[in-house]
Amino acid sequence: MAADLDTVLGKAVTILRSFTPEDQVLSLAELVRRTGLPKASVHRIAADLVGYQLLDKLRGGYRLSGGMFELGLRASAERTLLEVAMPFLQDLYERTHETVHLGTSDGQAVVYIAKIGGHRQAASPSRAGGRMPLHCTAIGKALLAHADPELQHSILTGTLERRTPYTIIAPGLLRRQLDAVLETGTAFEREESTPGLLCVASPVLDVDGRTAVAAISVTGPVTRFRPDLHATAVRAAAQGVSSLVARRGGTQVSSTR
Amino acid sequence: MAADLDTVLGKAVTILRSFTPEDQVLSLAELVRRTGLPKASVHRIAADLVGYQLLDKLRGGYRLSGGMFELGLRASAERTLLEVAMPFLQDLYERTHETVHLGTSDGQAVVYIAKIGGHRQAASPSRAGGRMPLHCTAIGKALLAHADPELQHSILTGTLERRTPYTIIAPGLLRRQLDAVLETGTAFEREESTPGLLCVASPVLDVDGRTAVAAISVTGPVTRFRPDLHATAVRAAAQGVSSLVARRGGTQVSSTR
DNA sequence: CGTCCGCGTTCCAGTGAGTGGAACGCCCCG
DNA sequence: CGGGGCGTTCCACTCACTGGAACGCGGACG
Repeated sequence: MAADLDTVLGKAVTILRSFTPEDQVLSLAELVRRTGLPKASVHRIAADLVGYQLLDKLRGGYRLSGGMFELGLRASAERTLLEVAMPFLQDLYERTHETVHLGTSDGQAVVYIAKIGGHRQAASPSRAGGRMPLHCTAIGKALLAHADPELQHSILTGTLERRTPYTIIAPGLLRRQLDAVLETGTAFEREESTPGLLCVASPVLDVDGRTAVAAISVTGPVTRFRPDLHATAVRAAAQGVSSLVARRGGTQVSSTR
Repeated sequence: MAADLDTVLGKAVTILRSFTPEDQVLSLAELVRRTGLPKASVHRIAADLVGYQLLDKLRGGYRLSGGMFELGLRASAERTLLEVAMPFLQDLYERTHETVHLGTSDGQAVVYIAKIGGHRQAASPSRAGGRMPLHCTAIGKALLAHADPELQHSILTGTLERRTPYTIIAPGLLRRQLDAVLETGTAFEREESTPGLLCVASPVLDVDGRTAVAAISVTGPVTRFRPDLHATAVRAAAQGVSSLVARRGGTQVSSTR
C-alpha cells in the first residue's frame, strides 16, 4: 500500500497523489511538507514531471496538468461502472455529507452497487448487493423512467407494494412522476420506502442517452434534508459517470477482480 | 518533447503513454515493441506501476488502472475549458472523421475556440478565434437556446442576417428550433451559414444544467453527412465536457499560459 | 536600515537503485 | 521433437539519483 519512498517512481507518484481536489496548486514547500521527502528531491522530480507534461509549473507552485488529465481519460474506457462512478460518488458525498448510493436494476428491483457515508443512519437494506422495489425508491424511479415499456407496464399494472403510508400505489401518479423524471433528469422519493427518509436520484445514461445503466442518489432525513438543493449536484455526478461509461461499448457492471 | 528514456520516470511515462483508447490491454511484449525499451526494464517498471496502482495486471497484459483514472480526474478541476474539451473533441473526430468544433458565445456571436479535422473543406471562418452569427450555426443555436431571455429576445427581434438561401430568418421558426434544442439537447443546421454544409451541435452546460458554457459540433458536406447519425456522439461528448467543467466553479475559458 | 525567516534554486561527492544482456521455463504450433 | 514467442528471473556493473548544505531572493518586522 504505502508507496515505496525509496524509488524515483514511488516519490513521483507520492508527489502526484498529494494534489487533492481542494488544493489544486501546491508550492514546493507545501509538497515537501505533505510528502515528507527532501526538498531537493521534490524539486528535481517535480521539474522532471513538468518535463513529462504531468505537472504544470506556474507562479506560486505546481498543478496537475492536462497531460495527467488525458492519461486518466484513457484509463476510463474499459473501466467498470463502479470504478468510474466511485470518484464521483466520493465527490458527491464531500459536497452533501449525506448518504450516497449507486444502484442498477436487475430487471425487477433496484440492486445497490455501492454506498458511501451514512454514519448517521445505520444499515438500511441498501448495503451493496441489497435490493429494493423499483417503484418506491428514487433510484428505482430514475431507472424505471428509462426502462423499456414492457417493464414499466408490468410494474405499473402489478401490485405496488405499500412499504410506508407514503408509498405511491396509484399507477397514474407514478406514471406522471416517471414522465417528470424524463423531463427533469431527476427523481424524488419522500418516505416512500423508509419512514423519515428523503431521496434524490439521477440516471446514469448509456451512449444513446435513453437507456439507463444505473442511477445515483443522495439520501437524508426529513428533518434537515432538502432534496431540491442537491438535485443539480446529483444530476451532474450522474452525467459525469454517463459520459465516461459511454465511451466504448463495454458496460460491464461488476468488477472482474 | 521526447520523454527522456534514460530515467526511470521517463520510461514509466513512456510506458503509460503507450496505452491508447483503442488498445486498452497491452502485453509485455507489445509494450516492449511500442516503447523500444529493454524487456527487463519494462517488466520491472510495469510491475512497479502495478504496485503504485497505476496499472492493472490481468491475464494477457497490463491496463491503465483506476488509480490512474482518479489521478486524471483530480487534474480535471481548475482546468481550462479547452484543455478539458480537447480529448473529447479528438475522440469525436476519431468516431466521425468530420470537422469538429468547440465554440462559445461572446454575447453577440459564436466565437470558435478550437477546430479539429477538416482536411477536406478548407478554411471556413471557424478557425480558432473566428466569429459567426448565433442564429445560423448549430453551435450558435445550441448556445442561444440556453442563453438568457434578453439575449434571445434581442436576437430574435433583430435582423436575422441572410447568409444563404436556407438561412432561417423567420423568428417564429427559429424560436421553435431553440425550444427543440432544450428538449433534445441537440441543435441542427442545414446550409444556413455556408452552402453545402450540415452541422449538429450540443451545448456544454454549467453545473446548474441550464446555462451553456460552450457548444460542440460536427460539420460535414450535404453530399454524405447524416447529422442525425452523429447526434448522440456529439451529445455524449458535450455532456462529458459538461460534467468535468462543472466541478468546482472556475469556468475560465481561455488558457492562462 | 539591518536582520530574520521561508522559499526556490543550485551544487556536488558518494552510492545503491536501476540497468539490460543473458539465460530460463513455459506454452503453442508445425 | 525443434523452433519461436512470451513472461520471468538473475546479477555484476555503473551512472543516475540522492539529499545535506550552501546560496540568493524577497518580504515582514523592529
